[in-house]
Amino acid sequence: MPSSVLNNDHYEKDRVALMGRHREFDVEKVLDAALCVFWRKGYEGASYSDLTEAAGVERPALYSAFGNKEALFRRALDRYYERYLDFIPKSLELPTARAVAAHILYSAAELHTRHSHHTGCLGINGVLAGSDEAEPVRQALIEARAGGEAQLRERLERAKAEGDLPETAKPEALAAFVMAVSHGMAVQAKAGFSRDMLEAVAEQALSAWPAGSSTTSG
Amino acid sequence: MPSSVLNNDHYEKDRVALMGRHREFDVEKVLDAALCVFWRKGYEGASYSDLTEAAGVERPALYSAFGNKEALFRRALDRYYERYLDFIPKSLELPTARAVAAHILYSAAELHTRHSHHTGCLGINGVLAGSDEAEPVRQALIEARAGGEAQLRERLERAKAEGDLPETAKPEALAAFVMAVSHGMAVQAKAGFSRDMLEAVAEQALSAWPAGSSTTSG
DNA sequence: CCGTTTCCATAACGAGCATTACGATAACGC
DNA sequence: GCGTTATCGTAATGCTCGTTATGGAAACGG
Repeated sequence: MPSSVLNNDHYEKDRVALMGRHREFDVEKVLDAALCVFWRKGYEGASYSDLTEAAGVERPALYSAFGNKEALFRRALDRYYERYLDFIPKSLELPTARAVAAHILYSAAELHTRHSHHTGCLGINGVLAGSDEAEPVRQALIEARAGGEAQLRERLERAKAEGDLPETAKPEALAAFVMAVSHGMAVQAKAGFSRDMLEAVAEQALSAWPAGSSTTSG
Repeated sequence: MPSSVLNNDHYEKDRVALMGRHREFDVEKVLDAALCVFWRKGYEGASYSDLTEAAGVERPALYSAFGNKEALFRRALDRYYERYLDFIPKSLELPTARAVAAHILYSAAELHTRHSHHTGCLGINGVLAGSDEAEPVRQALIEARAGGEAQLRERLERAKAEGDLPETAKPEALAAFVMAVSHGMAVQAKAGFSRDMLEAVAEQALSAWPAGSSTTSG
């Protein structure tokens, strides 16, 4: 849920200008290009030259449209959650906790290997480590990550209340576990793992899923 | 197994000089300081100023002792595997596959939260993403990571042959799963997770461990 | 005690970084 | 069509990066 931590100062510039010369490039397409560069190289690893080259737009155009590098990254991160990590909120609507976990893990396996030129997860690649100047960005990624995990935990608490998970189940630990496996797969995808291999990891992770009172096993 | 991919050009300089002025700093201590900086900031996130400040040594001294930043990082990575990731080869000597996996996961949970100022795993933090110039370092980390996983896979293949894992077990997938959970915990440690939380993740990961023919459950 | 060798510290190197003046250009309201 | 306004491309800003040239200081061999 990164939008809550975003600096919105430059969002207003997306409106169509009523006067003066019109913007000649498509902001959405530029954002997509930036997203790919950040996905591949992380926040600090992506230079403005990388970004302008990928976007096909000169440097001042990017600044006028998004503010600065950090704001551009936050826009890209928002877009990433909306357009690529949308399987998380969708999965939460599935009927059983196990189905939720399975959908998250298999979707992650697919996403992390979908594009050969930017594997893994933008949120993980972004800034696990970096210079001190990138600390605000790192915090934004941490908060976004925590938001997704919190949603999953709440869903699993509901499942426990519904008898879909046993009384002994610990929703917080289960949610952390699912996210840990997902993050681990993101790292492995960066190391070149195939989708099949990641799906085998997901399968193993699911093989221990606790059964609810009304669940039929098999 | 990073030593196989290391550039050894500067190792020889560690010998005590027989002539000329003696080195005034302790190479081991400088290496430890560099290791901590890289652990915290990653490869590209750590600047030479960071390194010299942490080591208490001037820039040319680091260059004369280690060559350049990449060589220094590789030395630090070697040291990391020797002094911090030694629980992996040690765990492989445990009697059962489950004990191996448990030891790896709980050791990882401890290591990733041991130092509050550099959490997670140096191998993961190092360079998941970064500029193109860091590609050789990224490859070195990928190879080192793969080496550890390969060792675990071989150990699990042995366990399968010994009946310690069922015939249906897939050692490659199991090894990837254990490493994925470990990597995921490293990411979560970077996000501020406590050791207790990571141990809960490890426990969940182990709850599905396949039983061998001679294993008594419970 | 001199010559050689090696290390130390200061300070500089060129390159790349994120960011921005600047003047020209284009689209609107009136 | 003229003034206003916003974007355009070019080129420069100051800063930090990794790396190294330079000269003095220290430890050895003979």
